[in-house]
Amino acid sequence: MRVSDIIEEFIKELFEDEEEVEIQRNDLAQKFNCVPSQINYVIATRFKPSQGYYVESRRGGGGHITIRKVSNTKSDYLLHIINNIGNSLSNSDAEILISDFLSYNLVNEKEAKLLRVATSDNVLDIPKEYKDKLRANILKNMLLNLTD
Amino acid sequence: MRVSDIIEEFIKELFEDEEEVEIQRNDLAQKFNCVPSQINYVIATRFKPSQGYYVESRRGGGGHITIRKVSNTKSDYLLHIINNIGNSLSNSDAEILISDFLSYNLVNEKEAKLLRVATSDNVLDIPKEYKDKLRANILKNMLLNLTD
DNA sequence: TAAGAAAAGTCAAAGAAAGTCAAAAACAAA
DNA sequence: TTTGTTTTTGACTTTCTTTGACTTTTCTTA
Repeated sequence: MRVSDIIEEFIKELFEDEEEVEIQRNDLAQKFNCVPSQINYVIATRFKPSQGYYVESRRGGGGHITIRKVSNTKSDYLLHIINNIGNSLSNSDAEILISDFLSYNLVNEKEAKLLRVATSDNVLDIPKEYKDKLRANILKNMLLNLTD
Repeated sequence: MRVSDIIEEFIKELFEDEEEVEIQRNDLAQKFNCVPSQINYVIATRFKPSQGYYVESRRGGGGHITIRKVSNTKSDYLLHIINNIGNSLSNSDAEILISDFLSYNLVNEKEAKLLRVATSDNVLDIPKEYKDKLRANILKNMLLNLTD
């Protein structure tokens, strides 16, 4: 069995009843006798939004990596959407999606507004080759965080 | 947990209902077993104007540091923050801001989460020369939509 | 009023994490 | 066996925190 799989499994066990898990990259690497960047690899490949995980981290002294599991109690639908967004999304497609959410009552007005703002073409003021990819990423991650 | 975080928390507790707090650098440093200049570090990173605080101090015998919270009404506070964000914002500054909003009840848990996600370094997966500028833009625009 | 003591301020170096990226290795499929 | 994909590795980078030596300002007191 690959080291990456073992690490993946280990992290998943940490979730037990927790829905949030905090690890330290160097500690884990040491524990599994691998280079620290392998932890990044595991996270990048096994704890993606499309797998229902949300990751944040902090460098420097006392730094750490936090992985949150999205409870899928509420919405399989949302997860389904997330899985179908792919890695690029146009402004108008995003708008359509968001108004669908609203009409299905998956989000309230205010949340919908926030989604719209954070994915809007005007706000995403970066070169267009990055836009649609970024928009997809933002929307997926935000949705992930609405599912509970 | 980092010493800096503990000190930050301690100072924030001092605010209770007060809108102004006075500390003595050396005393605090002693209390938390750190060098005095760490207090400056905490203040510089966690009590900036852009975070809604205003700091004055006095050296010499009986010297002290006064931290004032510039909070009026909720939407004034938000507007103040928005105006002070500037056009570039680091991930950690954003996080600090957002947790402040939460603790002042300017946003609820869910909204805070959305703000955090939409501004997080991991989600903003674009070349770093665009990141901080984009983050500032996203956050300001989202906040603008929370002011009513 | 001058000297010394009692604060706070500054700044850069060292330390402690995590992140990136591409090369090498291992594995799988054709 | 060749080709493509996934995993492993490591050198280098970036971010954040801690520390300490030195400076500046203000107060006290002889």
